[in-house]
Formats: sequence, structure tokens, C-alpha cells
Amino acid sequence: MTTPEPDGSAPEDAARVHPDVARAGAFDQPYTYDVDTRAAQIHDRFGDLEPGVETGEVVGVAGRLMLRRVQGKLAFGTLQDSSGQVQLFATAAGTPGFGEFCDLNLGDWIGVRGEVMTTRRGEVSVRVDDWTLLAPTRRPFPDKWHGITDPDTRFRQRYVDLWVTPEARRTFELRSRMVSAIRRFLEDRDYLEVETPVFHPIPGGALARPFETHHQALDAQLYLRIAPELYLKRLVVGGFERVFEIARVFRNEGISTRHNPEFTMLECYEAYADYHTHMALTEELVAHLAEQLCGTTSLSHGGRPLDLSAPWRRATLADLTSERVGEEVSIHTPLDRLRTLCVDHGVPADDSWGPGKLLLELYEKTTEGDLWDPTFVTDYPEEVSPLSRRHRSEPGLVERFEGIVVGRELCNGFSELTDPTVQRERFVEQAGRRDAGDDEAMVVDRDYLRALDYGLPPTVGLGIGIDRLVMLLADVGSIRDVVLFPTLRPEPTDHGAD
RNA sequence: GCGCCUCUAGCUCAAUUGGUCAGAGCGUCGGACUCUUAAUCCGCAGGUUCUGGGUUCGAGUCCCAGGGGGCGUACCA
Repeated sequence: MTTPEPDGSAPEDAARVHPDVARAGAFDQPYTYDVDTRAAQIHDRFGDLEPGVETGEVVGVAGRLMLRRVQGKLAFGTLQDSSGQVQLFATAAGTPGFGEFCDLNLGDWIGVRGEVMTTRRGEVSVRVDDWTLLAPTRRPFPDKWHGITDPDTRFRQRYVDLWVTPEARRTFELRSRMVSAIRRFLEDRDYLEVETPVFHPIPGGALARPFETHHQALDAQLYLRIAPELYLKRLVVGGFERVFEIARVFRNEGISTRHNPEFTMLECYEAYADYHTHMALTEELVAHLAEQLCGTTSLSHGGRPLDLSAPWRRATLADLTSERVGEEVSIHTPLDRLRTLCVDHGVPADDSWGPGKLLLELYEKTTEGDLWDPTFVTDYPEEVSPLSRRHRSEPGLVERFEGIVVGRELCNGFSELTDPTVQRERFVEQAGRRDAGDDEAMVVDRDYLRALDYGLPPTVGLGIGIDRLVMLLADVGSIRDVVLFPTLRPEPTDHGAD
């Protein structure tokens, strides 16, 4: 049992902290270091040199010492920075503080200045003509070869994971570039990026249980948003004809390989357009991202081929489900028959459900998981789509689509319901369910209805799960591999930092 | 929520059916070494085997409870 320091910092426990902690304590850290070159640039510029060459080019590099090979009066090191690794070459004759250099610990941050050269074996190196300790590691770094495998440690101490797990670093770099590419893609199409509130007085825009919080000064109950949807549509009312937000949203639900309580959604809205427009936008965007980030739309996911190229298959929910269950089903199928089919397929059905909900459940439990190749599932029941506009030719349905890839929902979009009267009816219907105990049902949002009263033009909206898209492109199986600091059970506070 | 699995040194992993088994590699510390590539060689230190009970002559190993984590399932994206 260790005793935490008053400030919560690491206890000075000899078994746990680095043996050289005294050295670290006396360390006088510089405020800056003059870095002019990164590891990858050295390989780019000097990658083709013959062995034993001195370039006359002096560079300043910095990073962590990841590997060290001391050999008497020579020492080799591997320096890693955000771009990659480069070898360091130090000599007793030419490197000031050679002994101290050899005593560096794996994981120490150093700055090095020296001439770029190649060794007799031909490896491009920076000769350590001068060096500075920038920050010592006070804790031992993980095994240089195996790294960390314990998932818990990887997630809780991501700062270590990023150094010792190259795939982790690559995945998060890909995520960053993906978000950046999405912005460019939408901006090129005249979409305006906006930021809407995270605190919502009324949770809305999706069916989910929210996190609750409270504002002291206002003495107001607030909710963390479950979707930015209703605010973005208010902005279309306000005259922003094409808007998007990359929004962190929060849902108070279970955690799994595919669910983190906070996650990131892209939502975008376009006036004067319907759901066909956004199906086209989606497949174009996803194919574009695959090209940009992976170099191709022919990917592999979990060892299985996956082609993201446009166009994607389009099929109605009713047709796909009919195909699966082997008989024609739709929202016009008699309730009894739908209920029987649910039972036959092991789908639990609630007595209060109408045909739309029954059909949706049947589809989700029997069909969705098998849709590996990108598929737009279209025309959902009105009963389960309180914000979507009625289908122009199919009564009881709405103009809604979900993009399913590798059996999982990647996106959801629809022609927006613009009629305040119908929207009010849908809200009231939802509120009734809420009163009946469904704590994921919506509540009436009067201000949103007021906004609709001012007129929402024909509009289409789309939401894409950013985390899941990263999983797809990075070929990883868990959302925790694409979220830097996934939600975990808090560590006990009576142990200090360990 | 529920089910299954898992937890041994800083890290990665070993310990026949419960019987000197608490070990190795890396790292750390000390020493050798002028071209290494997970450098190599010699030596030292390092563990309340997640925690607490129990069974037993004897528990890392079996049982119970608790804790952390993983996977599946449910809700959902």
C-alpha cells in the first residue's frame, strides 16, 4: 500500500519509480530546444547515401530515446519523434558528456545537434556533437520489443501506448487526417462548419438516454447533447443553407467494442435537397476518404475484403427483410403475422409496438448484421422516425436511409420533416411513450417547433459516426482503438498515481 | 444489466496432477567493449503471485466474496 502525495502526484515508492529519480529531481529543464529537422526528413533527404559518408549538414533533432547500444567508446541510440525514428551516433572523443549520454534511460527526452552521417554499416545517423536532456523519464518505460499488451494500461496510459505501439499512433494520425479531409470535402461543396451547444435544456435529435447535469447560476437542469440535429436545422431556418458540425455527443448507455459513451458524429444539412442527394454525398465522401487515406477503395476489414467504391447498393428495408425471412413483409403486413415472424426469429416483441417498430426490429435482428458490402437501406416506417419527412409515394413510410457497412450502421439520413404541425404530433406521440416509461423517447421541443413555424425549406440531413468510419478505414475491431481516451471505470483515488 | 474468460517483477511471459517454483528475457543498477541494429558478455537488485476469506500438512495453482480488465449479449451509433 502506498500513500499518495498531497498533490496527488506519484508516491516516492522505490519499487515503482525509476531508480534514477534523484537525478530527475535535480534536473534543470531547459525552456526551449532549437529543432530544425525531424527524423523522417533525415531519411527523405539522406536515405540514399553510401556507408561512411559525412554530409557536412548539421541538424537539430529532438524526441525520446527509445533504444540504446553502448559499445565502449561508441554509443548508438534510436531517437523517436512524431515523424519516426533516426539513429544517433555518439563517440567518447566527439560527444560532450559522453558518459552521461550513455547513462540516459530509455524514454528520456533529449535534443541533439550534429552532422548527418552514415555509419560503416550504412545507416543514416545524426552524430551527437551536442545534446541536452529535455525531460527524464521518472518511470521505467515498457519493454522495448513487446511494448504494452494489457488493454487497460494502453487506454489509461495512452501517453505511453502512443510511444510503444506504432499501430496506435498510426490509427490516431489517420483519424486526424480523416477529420481534416472531411472538412475540406464539405467546404469544397459550400458547407459551412458551425458549433452548436453541448448543453441542451431539452435532449433531442435522437432516441437515447442523456447525461444530466446542472447549472448553478441558472439553477437549470441541463443535458449533454445526444445529437446536434435540432440546432443544425434551426440554422437552416436561419438561412445557412449548407451546414455541418463535427460534434461530440453523449449517450448514457452501455459500453462495448462499438460503443463509447461519448463519440463523434458528423452531421450535415443541405437545403433544397432530399435523401437521394445525401446518399450520393455519403458514398462519394466515404470513397473519397478511402482513396485519400488508404490509397484505394478496395480495403480489407477483419481479414475480409471490403469495397467502398460508389455507387452503393440501395434497397428498401421491407425488401431486404422480405428477402431474409422468405416472405413478403411490410408495414402493411397484419400485426399478428409480424409478431409471429418476430417470435419465429427469436426477436422479442413488445405488445405496445405497431407494425413499423415490429418490422424495424425484425430487420435489425435478422438482416442488418449480414449486410457486409456498403448498402443504403431506405424507406423506414414513420412510426420509428419522428424527425423524418413522409415518403412522397409510400404511405406510412418516411424518406430515410441508413448506410450499413460490415453489418453495422455507419450513417443515418433523411429528408427532413419540415411541417410544424406534423412535427408537433410526432413530439406529442413520443412524449406519450416517455410518460409510459420509455426514457429514450423524445420530449416536446417548443422552440424547435417555433423555428419550424418560421419555415424550414426542403432539406436533407445526414449523420455519420466518425469513430466507426475510422474503425473501418483503419481496420480495427474496437472503438477503443480509435478513441484516444475511452471511457473507463475511474481508477480508485486512494492509491495516488501508480 | 447478464454470461464466459482473465489478473505472476517496471514491461513481455514461465512455473508437470496442489509439493523449495516464485523463475526467464528486456529494462534498471554495477562492470567490460571504437560501427551497433531487440548489440553482446559478466554481476547485483527487484514480487504481500489484484484484495480478503476458506479448504489442506502444504495454495500462484482448488473454493467463496470483492475489485480491475477483455470478449459475447442487451440498449444504441
